[in-house]
Amino acid sequence: MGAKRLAGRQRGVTLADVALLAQVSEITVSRILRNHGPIGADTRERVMAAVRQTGYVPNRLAGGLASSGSKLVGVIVPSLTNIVFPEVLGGIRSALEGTGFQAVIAVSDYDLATEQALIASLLAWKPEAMVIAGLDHTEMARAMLVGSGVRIAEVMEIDSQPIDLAVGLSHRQAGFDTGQYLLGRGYRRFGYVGHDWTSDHRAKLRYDGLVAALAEAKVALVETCRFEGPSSVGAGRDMLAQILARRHDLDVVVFSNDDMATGGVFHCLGAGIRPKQDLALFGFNGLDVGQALPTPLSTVRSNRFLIGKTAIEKLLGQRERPEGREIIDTGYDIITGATA
Amino acid sequence: MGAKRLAGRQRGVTLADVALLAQVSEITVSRILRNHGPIGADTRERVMAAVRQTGYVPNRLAGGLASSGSKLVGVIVPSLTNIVFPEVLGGIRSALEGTGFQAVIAVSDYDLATEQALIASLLAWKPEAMVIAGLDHTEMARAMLVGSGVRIAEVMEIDSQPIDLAVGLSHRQAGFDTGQYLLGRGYRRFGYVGHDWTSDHRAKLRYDGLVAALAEAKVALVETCRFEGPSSVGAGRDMLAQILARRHDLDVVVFSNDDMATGGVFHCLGAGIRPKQDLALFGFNGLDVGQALPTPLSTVRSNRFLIGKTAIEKLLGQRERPEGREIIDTGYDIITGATA
DNA sequence: GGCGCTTATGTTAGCGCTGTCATTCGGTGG
DNA sequence: CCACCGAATGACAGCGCTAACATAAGCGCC
Repeated sequence: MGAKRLAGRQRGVTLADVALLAQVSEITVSRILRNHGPIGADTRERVMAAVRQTGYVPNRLAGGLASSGSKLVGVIVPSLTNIVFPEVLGGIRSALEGTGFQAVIAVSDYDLATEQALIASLLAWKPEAMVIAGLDHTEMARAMLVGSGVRIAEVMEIDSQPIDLAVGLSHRQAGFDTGQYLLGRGYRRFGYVGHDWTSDHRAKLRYDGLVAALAEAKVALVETCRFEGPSSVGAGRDMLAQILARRHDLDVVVFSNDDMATGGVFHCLGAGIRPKQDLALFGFNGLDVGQALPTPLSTVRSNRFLIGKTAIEKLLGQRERPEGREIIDTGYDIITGATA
Repeated sequence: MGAKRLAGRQRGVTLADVALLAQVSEITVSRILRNHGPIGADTRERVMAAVRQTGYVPNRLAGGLASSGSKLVGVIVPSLTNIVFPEVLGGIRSALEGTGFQAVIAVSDYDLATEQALIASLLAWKPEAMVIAGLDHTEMARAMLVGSGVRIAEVMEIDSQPIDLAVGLSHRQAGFDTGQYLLGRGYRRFGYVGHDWTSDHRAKLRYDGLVAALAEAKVALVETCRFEGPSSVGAGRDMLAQILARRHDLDVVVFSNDDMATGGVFHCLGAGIRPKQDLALFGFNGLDVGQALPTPLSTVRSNRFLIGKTAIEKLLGQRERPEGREIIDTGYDIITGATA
């Protein structure tokens, strides 16, 4: 009949309340809620009714403590406003779907000290695995990760040795291939427009690879321009204007990523410079914006979704940390586009 | 001297281990780690040394259970790839900084059933507050939220009644003001390009407001075109092409948001249509991309960061759920731009 | 010199679950 | 007819921590 309104005041419904109402023991309720062990059909019915009636919500803190397993996966990314990381998270979510695991996302703001603090904070929740963007950590952070014993995937790059598992692509190689591609297309007077790489050191790796490719062909980078801040469309636009003011003879400009390159295209459109014909532009990432441009961006597609998905699949596939390290190359493709 | 390597094998270091090593009771260690209560300087020293030596990481599951307070704030957003939500999260993180609270982010994919499941899942972690995008939930979801007793902020929109606290802007009003603004500029032949609003019903509210403003001036929406899917730059570009193929006499097109509108600008640039002179374009959100365009987008700036920040500040300002509901309008500004 | 007060530390009981090891009960086969 | 089995359920201890209430010691003060 009428639900009792005053019941369950303040301190919530517990397993004991449900058990009492359903006339079974707590453990039976617990088993039913977790589909664990054999349960009589009528008992299950009765218990589920009691759960519904009381509006019982399990307490995962208690559950996790009792079973020493939280069903949590810690994830640390440097940013969420750089769209590549939400895309990695998309892959993670997709792989986590239906496993009963839940991701806990933390953002380090491209700061290793913050990252270290977040690692400590996340480990305190006893996650069953961790996914971290990048291979670069403080010594303390690395020690905590190693000491935790949980499986660790370091994602996005594979240019140095991971703690346990690395999933991503070689940014140095991508930069190198960019150089070779552009050289192959006949470009010789290279400019580079980048952003702050003390924080985004993968951008630096790509730059290094690019320079190495050019060096092999005895071609020098004519001019370089870096924005002291995070990458953005606006910064790319301004920096291209700046580099072009300094040098009029460039035939190609390589950008640190697609955001910057999109800004570059905007500058060209505003200044009456025809992409490719007058000046070639090249990005990195293969973002949707760049491909929707009137002149689709020539760029390198990194497989962000796949990176996240693969990392989780591998991690959950083997729960014990293995002896050796593993490195998975998710590769990349050069997109020819219309700007180079 | 040498640290014992074999110690602490498998099941981690606990408070008891640290206490033993530091020759104090567990509670003393606990107090020191939480800066709680008076502690002698030498004791603190000794304990901290023991913590360092053992590499102790507190178990928050146990801590939370014992103190029935997790220091967690649950956050549910429909998407992370739509940049506005990461921006809200930025505000949330900023307000959470230094409070000891941590946000747990979950993504509903614009699906109310998923949202309901996430609410159940997050409540199981006994968060001390919840932030949810939107006012629209399943009945069950609403019941769980109400029943939980925790403070709830529903963010982004304030067009209907919240459970506890709403922080955002009136999308209907924003749409209305958009209409009035454009009418004031002399536009009379309106087109609308949108995306799937069964999922994004705030876009629908803005549309309704727009239509209402036009109706007041006895102006009709000449043509409408909606993409059956999430908003994106590419979709905006294609849809504008499509609507222009159907009608050649439009003098302004209103887009469901800046992503779509940016795509619209791209189409214009590719098709030789001069924004504003030949066709006015109007967006919503005030994203950076739109403002970096050769012709900065005319749009409405919603204050996403402020929304997140304000929600958390209010929530943590008063931990008990108050009697009445509160609605905070973070407002918006019309950005004149160069496209309308 | 005993009262109250502050500072520093300890003891005791759980928080709400789940792992482990019973226990009960109706078949089953030798 | 009884040892034996599997299916269904329960009793109990304890996960690792912290709130709440002691306890102990030092200090000023009338």
